[in-house]
Amino acid sequence: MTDYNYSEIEKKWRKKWEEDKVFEAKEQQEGEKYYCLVMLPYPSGDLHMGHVRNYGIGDVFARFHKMKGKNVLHPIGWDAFGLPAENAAIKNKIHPAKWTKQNIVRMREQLKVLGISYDWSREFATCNPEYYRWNQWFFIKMWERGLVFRKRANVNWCPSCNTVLANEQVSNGLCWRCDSRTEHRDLEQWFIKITDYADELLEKHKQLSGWPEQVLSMQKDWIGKSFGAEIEFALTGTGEKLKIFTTRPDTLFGATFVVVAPEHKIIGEIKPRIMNYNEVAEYVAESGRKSNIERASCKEKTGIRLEGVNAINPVNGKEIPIFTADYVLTGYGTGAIMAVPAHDQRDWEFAKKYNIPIVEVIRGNDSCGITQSVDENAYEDEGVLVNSEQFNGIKSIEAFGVISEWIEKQGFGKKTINFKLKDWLISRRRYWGTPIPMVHCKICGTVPVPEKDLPVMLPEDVEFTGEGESPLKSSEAFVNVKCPKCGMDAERETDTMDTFVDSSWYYARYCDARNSNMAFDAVKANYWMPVDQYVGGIEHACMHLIYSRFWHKVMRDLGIVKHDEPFINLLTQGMVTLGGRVMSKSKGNIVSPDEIIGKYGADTARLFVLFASPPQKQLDWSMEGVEGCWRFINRIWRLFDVVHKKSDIPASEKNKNDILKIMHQTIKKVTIDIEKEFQFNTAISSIMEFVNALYAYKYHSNDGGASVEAYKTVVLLMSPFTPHICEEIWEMLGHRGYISTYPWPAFDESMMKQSSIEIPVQINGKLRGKIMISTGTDEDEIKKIIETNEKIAPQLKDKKIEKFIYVKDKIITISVK
RNA sequence: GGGCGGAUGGCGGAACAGGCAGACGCACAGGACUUAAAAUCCUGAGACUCGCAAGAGUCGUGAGGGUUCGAUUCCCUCUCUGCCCACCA
Repeated sequence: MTDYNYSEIEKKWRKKWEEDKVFEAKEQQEGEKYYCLVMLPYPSGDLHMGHVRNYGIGDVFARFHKMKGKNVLHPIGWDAFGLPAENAAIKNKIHPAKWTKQNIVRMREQLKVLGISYDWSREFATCNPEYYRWNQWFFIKMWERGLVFRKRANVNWCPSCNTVLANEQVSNGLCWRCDSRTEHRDLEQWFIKITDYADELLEKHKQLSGWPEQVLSMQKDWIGKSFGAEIEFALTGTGEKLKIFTTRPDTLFGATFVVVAPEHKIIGEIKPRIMNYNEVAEYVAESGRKSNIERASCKEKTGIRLEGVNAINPVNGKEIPIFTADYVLTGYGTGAIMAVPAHDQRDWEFAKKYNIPIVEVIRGNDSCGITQSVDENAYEDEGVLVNSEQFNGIKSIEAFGVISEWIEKQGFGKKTINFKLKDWLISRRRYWGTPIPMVHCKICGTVPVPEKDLPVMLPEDVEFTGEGESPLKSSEAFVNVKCPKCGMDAERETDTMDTFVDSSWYYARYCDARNSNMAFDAVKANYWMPVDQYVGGIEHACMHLIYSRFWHKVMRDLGIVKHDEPFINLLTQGMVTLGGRVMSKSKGNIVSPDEIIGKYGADTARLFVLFASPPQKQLDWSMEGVEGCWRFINRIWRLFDVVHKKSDIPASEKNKNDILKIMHQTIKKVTIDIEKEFQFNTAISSIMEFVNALYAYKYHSNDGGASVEAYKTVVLLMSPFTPHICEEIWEMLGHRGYISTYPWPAFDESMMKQSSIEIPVQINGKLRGKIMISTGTDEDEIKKIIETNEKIAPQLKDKKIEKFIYVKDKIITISVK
């Protein structure tokens, strides 16, 4: 037999798969549909190990289900818009389109070398007008439905990327991409009203039982639904109303001051009556200069009283001071709170600092039954109302409802629900994105581009300086248009869309990727959708995975998809690290897939990333581990000779049956591990055990083909992991068709039954011996065996047996005295 | 501060509706093959103690308690650690 020439074998089978269109998906095919989706890559330039892992995992699902007889859709494409292309343009004077295209060409080659079972006929890049025109179309549809709006807003601005960032793109006050400190700016921005779907996004978590708990909980946090009340406090003097939001209406009688965010408009409105306005204005300006991170990281809360104006607590008519402080956020609730220092730690600290009275209104006990005082700290738990007039004695948990309703009846407030989720800021002052299809007309206002004029093409004649205004402003031909409504001179919108728009519906486009008349055909989309298995990184838990769930619901409401949720099952794979640290260019610890594939072949590279760690966990790269996988693949290769070698020693019935038994056990284990457990590492180790058993089984001259049958099974079981070599061996075994389309082996429980087994015997909890028994032996029989067992019996001599526990075919436990 | 995970040999990791801890792989050691090495095939191995040896015993899943005939698995307390969210009223 020849040596294992991975390079030739892999090339050969990739070519054949492509020529015979083995993985092209068709709607009319038989079998239940199975849509396997991997998060589409950003064409950054090079494939990295994270990609190999992500796509290797996806390929196991796709190939396994194909062999299981499902009609599989396994597409790939490119998330091709984005900042790096534009940064490259600025830095290297290369057009973003060209840079992106080059990268796609290179990465496509790298990806193809991995032999993933993609349907390449559906490939697309989101930067092509054939794709992004539908972004524009969706945008207009949302505009028509009132889901798109424009407002002046205080936005996150990254001075380094020179662009606006969504809230989700700022982490700890730093830009998600370049880690620069972000600032605040007031700009006219486009938003999508994702908040209209906040409730449903939370509610429909119920349908996502196939998602990791962790992701659901992160999303729940992100959406941040909380119940409370809005209450109006009148101001002294003119009696204006200040609306506050609280989640603790039960503590209303304990409100001893009111705090408004520094950005709150009331400050401007009552300016003439604020006696210390200059100082207040200074505080407001100072807060504005601070980033969110600085505000949040302040150990001690700061604020300033608005002298000369007080608020009136509507329940008791008491006048209480008004402060502005930057621990109150302008973007949440109403941007104003009633402060209850006795029962909120932040308010408590603030009250102590500024010498404001602390009034206890909830009295509760701790776990030891000791009544909690509010002298040392705020008491934030449940209790019974005190100092609350007619509500005294009511449990705080009930008072929430009682007081809310009373407030409503009295007409100075109402129950409300608040979300942390904010509307999605989608405009970017950048070039390399989808142009927002809007025209600003002096007469007609903001007018959408008519559908027939889509796509609004990105202009070519744009300079990339990386500074100042939106790059699209520099193209006169782009900017100057006629108003679609009145025909007069007008200006085009020059902002482009956030690239998360692109990835919010790409999965639906794959269902009908070449359609030039619509985003996709609803019938085709409804055939393939929803995605049966989605695979990607956990870092997308809150951004991409919320946006696309939202987008899908909008598409449903537009009547073009029928399901509520786009992704039924989600697998979030762990990171690939080296020495425990994330592989990155800046740290210089990259292991290139090219290098590994060149040295060992794609099958080895794939096997390693699947074997070294369970898919969800972090995977630490190890060259030695790769060697081990390489050895195992070679071992499978050589097994061909081993099982075909003639031997003079006849196979015994027992040996033969043992091999068949292990074979069926292995099929079962691998099937369950892939299908239900997502544990590819243990699936592979059980195949290794099977292979080891076959090596140990040397008597096969007359075993009726059992060893060859077993070998065939090894290859079938390995084929989702290492498809190239398996196709080659499959051919060597005399098969004509592809192993990739051959039915997955079935297992037979009756073949696994063992006639006799060895079970442990414990005495007083310690292992004292083992006995061979026939399966299904009953307890009386077992006792007899124990009594005569030369090893166990002496240990029981002269002892009183207190308990005799026999778990059938598992264990014997005896407790003695 | 809040939420969710995790902690098992020299290493990656198995085993949990409570039932032989350490599967499989790596690294390591020994043997076979070879002039030799590599490769390959086979064998061994948690730690400690006793024994020339076959073997015997004790301890062992982050720490300490508990439930149980029996706990890596369940409960309580604690330590460390990862990720996510973080002044959300």
